[in-house]
Parts: sequence; C-alpha cells; structure tokens
Amino acid sequence: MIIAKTYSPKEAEEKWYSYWLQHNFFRSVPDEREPYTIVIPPPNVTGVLHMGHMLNNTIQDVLIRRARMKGKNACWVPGTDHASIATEAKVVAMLKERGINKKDITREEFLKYAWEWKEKYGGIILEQLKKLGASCDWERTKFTMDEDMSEAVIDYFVRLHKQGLIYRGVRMVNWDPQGNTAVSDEEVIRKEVNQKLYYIKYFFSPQDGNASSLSDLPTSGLSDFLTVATTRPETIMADAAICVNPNDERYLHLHGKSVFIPLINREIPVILDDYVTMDFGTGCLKVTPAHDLNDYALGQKHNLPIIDILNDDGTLNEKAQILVGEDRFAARKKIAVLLEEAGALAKTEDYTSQIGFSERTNAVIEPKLSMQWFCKMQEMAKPALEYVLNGEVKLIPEKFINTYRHWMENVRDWNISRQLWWGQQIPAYYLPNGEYVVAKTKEEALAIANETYHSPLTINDLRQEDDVLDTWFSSGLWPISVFDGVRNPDNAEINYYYPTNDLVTAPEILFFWVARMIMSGHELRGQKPFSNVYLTGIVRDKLGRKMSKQLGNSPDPIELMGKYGADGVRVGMLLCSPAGNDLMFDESYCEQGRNFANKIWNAFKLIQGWAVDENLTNTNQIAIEWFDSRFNQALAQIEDDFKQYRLSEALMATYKLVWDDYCAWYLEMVKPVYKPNAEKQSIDAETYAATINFFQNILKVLHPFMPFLTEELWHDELFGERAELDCCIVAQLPAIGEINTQLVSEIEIIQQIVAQVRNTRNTKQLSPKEALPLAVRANSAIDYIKYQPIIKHLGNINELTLVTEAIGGAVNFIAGTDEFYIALNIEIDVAAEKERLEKERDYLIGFLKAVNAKLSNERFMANAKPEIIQNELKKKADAEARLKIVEDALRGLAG
RNA sequence: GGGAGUUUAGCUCAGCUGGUUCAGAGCAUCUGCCUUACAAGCAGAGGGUCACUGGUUCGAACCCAGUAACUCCCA
Repeated sequence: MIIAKTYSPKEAEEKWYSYWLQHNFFRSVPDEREPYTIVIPPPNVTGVLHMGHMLNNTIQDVLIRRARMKGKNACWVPGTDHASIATEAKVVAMLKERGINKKDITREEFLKYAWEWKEKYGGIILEQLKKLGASCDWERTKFTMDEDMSEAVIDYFVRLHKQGLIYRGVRMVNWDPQGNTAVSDEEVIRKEVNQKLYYIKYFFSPQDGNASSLSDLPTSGLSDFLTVATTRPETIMADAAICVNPNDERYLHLHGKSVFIPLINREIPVILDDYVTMDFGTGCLKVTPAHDLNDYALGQKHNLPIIDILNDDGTLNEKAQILVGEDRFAARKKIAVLLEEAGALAKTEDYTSQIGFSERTNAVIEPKLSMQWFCKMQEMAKPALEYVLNGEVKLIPEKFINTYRHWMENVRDWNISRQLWWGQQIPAYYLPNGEYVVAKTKEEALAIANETYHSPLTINDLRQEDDVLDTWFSSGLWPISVFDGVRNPDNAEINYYYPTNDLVTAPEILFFWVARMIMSGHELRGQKPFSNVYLTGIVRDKLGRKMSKQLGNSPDPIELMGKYGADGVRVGMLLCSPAGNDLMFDESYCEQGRNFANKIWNAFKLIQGWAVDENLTNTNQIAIEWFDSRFNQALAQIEDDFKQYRLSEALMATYKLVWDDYCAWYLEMVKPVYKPNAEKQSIDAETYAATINFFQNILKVLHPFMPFLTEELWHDELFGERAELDCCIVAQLPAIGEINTQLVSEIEIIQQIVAQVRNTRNTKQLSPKEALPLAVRANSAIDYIKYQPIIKHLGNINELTLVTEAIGGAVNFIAGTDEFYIALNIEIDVAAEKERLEKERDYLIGFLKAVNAKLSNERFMANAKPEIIQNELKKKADAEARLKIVEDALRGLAG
C-alpha cells in the first residue's frame, strides 16, 4: 500500500468503527475470563455531546480498550437517563409548537408524545459517542425508563418503603414555580444576587383608624411601631409573628406585646428567641413559616399558624388578601409602593445575598410546604460512607474522600417525588378512607388494602399517586439494574459483572449519583457497586471559564474531531487532564494530538520504503537491544501510571517512547544510508524484522489512546497477512521483558555525545553534511569502539580515535566522565573557551564543597540511609573526575 | 460564616517515603535548517526567588505554623 504524506483520519474512522461493530469486538458475554466492567454515567437523554462528555468517555474508552488488550472480558454498558424535568420541558415545548397545551391532555396522551420525542432525539448523544470511538457493548444499551429498568425502580421503592426507609410527609421543599415541581436540594443552584432590603414599620395599633385592641399601648417616649428589615415584603401577609432576641435590650419593651401587619392589619405576637441575630437589620425578624425554611422551624417551635399565600405558579392567592393573582415579583414591587403610601416603609437599602435557582428552569426557587415522598438518608448513608472510608471503594484522587464524608455525615432526607408525568409513577395507591397502600401493582395494592382494612374495595376505588420519582432514584440503581440485578438478584450476568470495576464521573455528582449507587448496592446486594471512582475535572476554556452554551466558549466536539481526527482529539483531551483537577482546554492540545498521529504515520512510511537484502548482515544489534530495553522500561512506566490512574502521564510516556526513542533515536540509528536510484532502501533481514516487531508493539501500546490510526496501520501488508479477527483492538499487550540498564545508561552518554557534536556544528556554523573527526579520552569503562558505528552515523563523524592525552586547540566537551575533542581547522576563541571552563570549574568546586560538607558532617553520616551515603560518595567521585578534566583543559589553554 | 483544595518555566502540569548532578516534562519561544519518513518536520538553545514569612532538620519544592491570592463545596 502506498500511503499519503499525511494521515487523513476520516475514512479510517468510519471504516474501522464499522469493522469493529461488524465483528462484535465490543460485545461482552459472561465467560471464564476475568471481567472488567464499566457502566457509563448515563448522559441525559436530551443532551448533546459536549466537552465534558468527550473527556469522560475518552477516559472510559481508554480504560476499557486497555482491559480488553490485557485479556479481560471487557464490558462497557452504555445508556441514557430519562431526565424527568428537562425532558418534560422539551416535550411541553414540542406540544406548544403543535398548539397543544399539557393541561388539556391526559397523562397517557402526554406520555405517548414524550416517547415519540425520546425515540426521535434520545439517541443523538450515543451516536455521537461512536464518532469518538467509544467501544461500548451497544447491544446492552439501556434507558432508565425501559420497561425492565422501571420495574426495577418500582421494586426498589416498594422494598425501601417496606423497610420504613421511605415515608410521606409535609415538608418545606424547593419549589420550582416554572417547572411546577419540587426539586431536590442538589438541583438548586445558589447565586449571589443584588436585592433590596426593605425596612417595614409594624405599628402597635391598626393603621386605618380602628381602635387598638391593645389596652397597654407603649407609653410616651417610645415609638408606636417597630421596624423589620426584609428582602421579601410581599410575604408580610403570611407573617405569623415578629421575633426578637430575648437578650436584645433595645426591645425589652416589646416582650409580650403584639403588632399589626401593615396594609392588612392582622395582629401578630412578638415572640422571643435567641435564633435572631441582633446585629442583622434591625434585630426584629418577621416570621413567615410558610415561606422560609428557618421560619418554618421557628414556627413549629413557637406553635405559630402557617399561612401560605402563594399558588404553585408563584402568584399570590386569596389568603394574601391583597394583590391576589399577582406574580410574587410583581407583587414585591407593588407592595413597596403600597407600604410607602401607607407610611409603613421606613427606607430601602441595597443588599446582596444568595438566592436559589432551579438548575433546570433557572426560576427562583420558592420554599414551599407540601406533601412529598422522602427517602430516609441517615440509615443508608452510614454504610455507604464506610465503603469509602475503609477503601473498598477508592476515590481518585483521594482528596474527595473529605467532601464525601462531609456530605454523608450531614445528610438530609431526600425528596424523591416530582410533580411531573415523565418518570416512574410512585406505586402508592390511595384508598377512599384516606389511607394509602404501597405495592408493585394496583391489583396487589387492592389485595393488601382489602386484607388490612377488611373492606371489600374494587380496583376503581384505588387512586394511584400522581407524582413520579426523581430521576436519580432510578440512576442510583444503574450498575445493578443494567444487569437486571434488582428483579433477578441471582442471575448469571449480575453475578459475573457486579461489582463493576471503574466508574468515571464528575465530582459534581459524587453525592447525587455515586453515593446513591453505593447505598443501593449495599441495600440490594450487600456489595459495593464499583471498586474505583475516577473523578474528572470540569472542562474550562483557557481563561479558566467553565464551558457553557451561554458563553459560547465551548468548541463543538464533532467539529473538533473533523478538524483533528478522533484520535487527535482523544490525545488532546488526555494531555491536559490530571485526575480530579479542572482542565484548561485549548484546541492546541488537539493539534498536538494530530501532529503525533502524523508522526506515527510518517515513521510507518519510512519503514515502508525499506526492502530486505539477504546479503546484508545486521550491524544494528546494539540499537535493537537498546530499544528493546527502552520499550520495556516505558511499558513498566505506563503500567504503573495506569495502576495509579495517571492517564495523562501514561500517555506522555507513550508519546515520548514513540517520538523520541523510536523515531528520533532508534529509526535514525538503523535507517539505511539513502541510495538515490533504488525504489526501496536495502536493509538486513534482522533489523527489518526487529523494527517491524517494535512498530507492532508500539501500535498495541498506542491503541487505547489512538484506536483508529493504530487499527489502520495494523492491517497494512507490511505486517503480513492478517486473519479477519486479527485486529489491534483485540491484540494482547506485550509483557514487560528484560531491561539492560547498563546499555540504556551507556546509550544516554552516547546521546549526549551526539547532541554535543550537533551543538558544536550549530555554534561553529558547520554544515551537518561535513563529516568531523572525534577523539575520546575515556576515563570510564565505556567501550566506545562498540558504539562507534552509532556515534559515526548519528553525529556524522568520519573518524573516531581513542587518545590518552588531551588535544590542545580542539573543541572539547565532557559526557559522563569522559572527554571528547573535535579538531577543527578554525581558530578557537581562547578567551571564551577559558571563561566557559572556569564557569564549569567554579560550579564543580561549589558542588564538591556541598557534597564534602555532607560527608564530613557526623550527623549526616549517622542519620542518612546507607544508600544515600553511597550516592553522595559517587557524586563526589564523579565530580572530582570532571573537575580534573576541566582543570587539565584549562592548563592546556594556558600552555 | 464553616469546610476542602490549589499556588513550581510564558501556558498546562509532574515531582511518590525529606536525600540521584534536583529544580523536571509537554507545548509555546528563540536560533539554524525545505538534510529523500514527517515544515503537522529536523537539529540545537534559552527560560525558575518552587506564592510569601518564619520554624523543624545534618539536609526542605516536599514536614509544621502563619500570611496572601485563586477555586470548589456547604450554610
């Protein structure tokens, strides 16, 4: 095959992805091999691929491909979650476009439309993952609302309810008036907002001229009102009391009094509680139990009435008496005017505070009392925390253990009901007597009801709870339910694949999702769901801003892959992604990835231009042995990096192995001298075979990072005939072989010599084509005759001689502890040379002084480990040898 | 307000149990090269007060205390 000058990824990507699919390489079924399992963090079914997904799924694919190449039965389960709020919003919007109002259709009709929407758009993100090369077992694709998945959710709900871990109750929830549903604490995003603080006067007697109902109005000298500071004047109609701190001396006169709410003149008591901060606002707090979490608690404590003045959509209801029907924010503006007119507004101040917004609709969250379903967290959190603390579940990096612990120790009950239709409808059935029964089906519920209450009810007497379950309630079962382990806890698949191995996700959902999977894993199987949780960072732009649609600073992954190739983008993502740290993404990383692909491509092209000449003997034995050792060294390094989940380092080690060791050194060492009129360059059989073998091994190591390019090259005829199933994707990684460390370190010296020769050419402006003579005065045991061919070839040296005396007037340098001379026909700048040598000498003297200081320090000799002392002795010997050379050279210059 | 984390070259990051000629890598930069695999390249070079102050130690980028800046989580 004659190949192009640059690698063009597009055809290779399409060709090999479908080849892999066609030959079922992604498919996993239980067998006798060790399993390696990853479940994908199911992306939101409404989602499209963004850079966060790219990062996350690149990492998973690297891990799964590597496991496959290590002989494991690798299974990567893909899928999506149903994202109740987001999807319902999309469907409502779709209906609106068709002129349909959600309110006018039944639940069943709505769900039909929702499924229609899901079938049409729900698979987009999974298709995009294929472009990236994701080697998921697509036959296992799951959706959290698939029939079996939903059944698992219902089973789990019934089970938890039976154990008393789920209850129904009135609680203050985060109400999203736009989405018309409660959302969990985790779905509320707090933001700093500029607001106004309104100072409102509450008078001791009614303001409209009616007689005071108080017999003991404050005596003269005291004002006839108190002032309360609030950011929410529209809720005064819901006030149940005014609270002051009992220790606040300013308000001693208020104890036992009551005041009137402005505009509506409802009388409320002044209560005492040290909950009130004396130095905030005026020190008087209006207590509105229906509309503030803390006030609710205070209200409970003091037995205050709850007056809810808001409708679900955020408008004021008739209990407000005034401004009925107005939106809460419109009402705020209007009431300020009314208060002003009534003389009840003392002043307003600018004020910033944290306000909660709905993650899905961005509406301001309204604390609202309502009947909801809750999952008790404390009992479930305890064992889930243990898994992480005792290391059964490892968090990578470890710093997240603290965060996790903090959450799990301060956990609050989880509101699992959502006032939506898209999701699993809660299996609770209300009876005419006001009680309810939880059961898997309506029929079962009926049976239970009739048994419990001895009442001959019929199926139509039961009414199912309207609410659906939080999406996280179903994704919390993901690692179990994808293997049908909830409904059939002893099936072959769950027994084989569970617990899974690695989970790759974002720290933002450590609690939302990861913790809940650990809880459900413990609850259902008494086992962890996974062994390692690799937490990725947030993808930011190079200015450090989070990538977002609004800012428009996120590149389109599909376009990026078009520009740099999927392999290039994969490499680009990994190059800048240390575990757990945010990554400052920049396209230039993908460029580096693309360049790397091209480098490999061209190395391949070079070898393609060679042909074996059986008459030639192998003159490259040293180079071959050396690269073999370097390869094994790198392999060990990469293995270690993977063990520690240092993927970017593993990639960099691979990058350097290929670019530096293989291309820049090895290939240059063995490359035949160019013969202009030959179609192919002649090379001996042994070198050719070794070089190709190395290349094939390199393709294997590269494959998890760059699957397409490696598969493309793997099938070239250069490697001989390949059987249909002989693919790089299922090739087995080479085992780590022997490493000749002496050879490696001697070649390091040779590399230094070559670099010095090249540097000499550069500084003396000599052409690389001009061959130079090199003389060595060896102090070390290195056999330079052995390395002569390499030095000559790489340094373009015409003659290498061994000498025993320094050569005056020659350019000289030191490598290791040996001296080298290049005799040139040009004048040496004696002054500059002297300066250079003196600098070197001074450095060595200083260095020796430090080493000697250590060695003559009794406490060092007494405390340091023996190998450290050995090292210092070696440092001393080496430095002394070098110093001697430098001093000799200086004497030579003087003489 | 409470908690966690980060700070090392222009940028992104390594630096493991305090000790290797320890201050590193990649990218970027500069200089010279269109040298028959690759200019998406080759050869070479420069670049640092390890945030700051103090302490522990024979020895500190690393351990301890304090300070500053930034980031995240929770209220």
